Amino acid sequence: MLNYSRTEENYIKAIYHLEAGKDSVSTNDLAESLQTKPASITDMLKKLKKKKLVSYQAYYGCRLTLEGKQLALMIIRRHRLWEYFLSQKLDFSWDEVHDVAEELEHVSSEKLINKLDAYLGFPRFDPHGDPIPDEKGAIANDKLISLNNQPENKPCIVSKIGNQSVSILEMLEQKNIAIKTRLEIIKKYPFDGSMEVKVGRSRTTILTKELAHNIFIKEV
Amino acid sequence: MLNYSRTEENYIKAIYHLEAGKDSVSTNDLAESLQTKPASITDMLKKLKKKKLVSYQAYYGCRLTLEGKQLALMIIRRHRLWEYFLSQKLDFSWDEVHDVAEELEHVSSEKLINKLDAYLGFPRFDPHGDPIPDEKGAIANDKLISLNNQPENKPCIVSKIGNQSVSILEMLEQKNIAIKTRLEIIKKYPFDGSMEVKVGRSRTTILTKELAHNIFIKEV
DNA sequence: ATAATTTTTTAGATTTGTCTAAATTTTTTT
DNA sequence: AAAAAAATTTAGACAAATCTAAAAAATTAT
Repeated sequence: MLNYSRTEENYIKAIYHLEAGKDSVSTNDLAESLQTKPASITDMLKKLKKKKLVSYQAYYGCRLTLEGKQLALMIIRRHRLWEYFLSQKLDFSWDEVHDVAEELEHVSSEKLINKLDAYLGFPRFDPHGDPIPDEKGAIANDKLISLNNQPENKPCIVSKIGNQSVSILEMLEQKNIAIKTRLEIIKKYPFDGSMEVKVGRSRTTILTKELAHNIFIKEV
Repeated sequence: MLNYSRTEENYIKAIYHLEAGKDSVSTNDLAESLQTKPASITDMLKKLKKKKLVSYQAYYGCRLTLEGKQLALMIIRRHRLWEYFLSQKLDFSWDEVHDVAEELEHVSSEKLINKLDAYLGFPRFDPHGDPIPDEKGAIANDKLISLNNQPENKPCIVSKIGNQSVSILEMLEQKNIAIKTRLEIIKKYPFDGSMEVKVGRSRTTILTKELAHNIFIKEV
C-alpha cells in the first residue's frame, strides 16, 4: 500500500461512505460531502483514476476499485481505532472523538496502527458501535446498538462485546453477562449514565455507562 | 495560539533547535536542516515574519519571537509526549519512535495533548532523556543521562525520575531507589537489556531496561 | 582596499488542490 | 422530441510551498 496525500485519503473515504447502497457516486454528492466545488471533484477523480483507486467515466460518476476499497478500509480502521483510544483511554466523550480522529487517521504508519490495535485489545467496534476493520481490512457488516441506547423496560439479548480486553471480560463474567444473555434495563440514572439492569430472569446489577457502551444488543 | 501549517511548524521547530547557543540562525543552516534550498527558506522566513513568529532581516538570519518560541515549545511538547507514548505504551523501541512522532506532533488539538499528558502520568522526560515542556511551555533545562547509558562499575547518583506514575514510584520505593540514591551497575545483560545494580552500599537488585530508562543519573 | 568567494535574495517557473465562469452533456418537463 | 433545468466538465486563474538560475550583498583572502 503506497502513500497518499491527506486530500486523496479524504476523497477515498468519502466515496466509500457514499457508495454504500448506490452503484455509483455522483460528482455533486461528493462535492456536498467534501464541502468543495464540483469542478474540484472532477479534477481529483481524474487523478485518482490515474492512480487506479477509482473507476471513473465522465458524466457517470465513480466507484472505488478493489485497491481503493482496501485503502478506504485502512483509513476507516485508523479512524475508528483512534476513536476507541480517545474514548477508552483518554476519557473523551463519544461526541468529542470524531474531529480529533479525523486528524489522527492520516498518520499512516502501519506499525503504529497494528500496535495500537493490540494495545487496545483488538476492539471490534468503535465508540459509536461501528465495526473496526482488522489488519487485512475484514469488517463486520452490521452496526451494533449499544446497551446505552436501549430504553427502560425493553428486554434485549447480548449479541457482541465491543472489546476483548481481559478487564472487561472478567467484569462481565462476574456479572454473569455473556453473549445471548437476556438483559432488561430497569432504571437509567442520567446523572452519571449508569443503569440498573436485570440479568436473565432474576438477578439485577448496576452497569456504568462505560461498561454498557461495550455491550451491544439485539432487541427481542 | 492560532493554527499553523505543518510546514510552518517544521520551520519553527528547526529554528528553535538551531538557535540554541547562537544568537541568530542562518538561511543556509536552515536549508541544510530542512533538506530544502536556501531560496525556499527566504520565502518562508518572510511569511513567518509577517505572522510575527520570527524576527528576520535580509542577509542577517532570523530568531524566534516570544510567540514563535512558545509555539516551538508546544510542538516539542507534542513530539516528546508522543515519543513517550509510543515507547511506554505501544512498546516501540527508542530508535523507532522519532519518525512516527514527527507525524503525530502536527495534530494540534490542545485537549488531546493535555489529556495524553495526564494519561501518561505527566512524564517530564522523553525516551531519549530530553525534557518535555509542560502545558505552559516550561521546560527543564538539562538533558538527562538515563541509567541505561551508564557503563558497568561506575557509581552514580539518581537525579530525576522520568515519570510520575504510581506504578513506577511504587516499584522504585520497593527497591529502595529514590532521588540521591547511589547506584552502581554490576552487570548488564545485553539479551534483554536488564542489569544487576548495587543500591546504596550493600543491597543489589535487577532492573529491566524499561525501568532503568526512567532512572536518570549524574555521575559521581 | 580590491578581488574572489560564499551566502543570501530575487525573479520566474512548477506542483497540488482549489476556485469561478463558461461550455457541454444528461435529465426532466412539457 | 424539443425546450428547460440540472449536473458535469473544461479552461484559465490562484495560493502555498517549492525549485532553478541569475543578481546582489556580505565575508574572506590577498
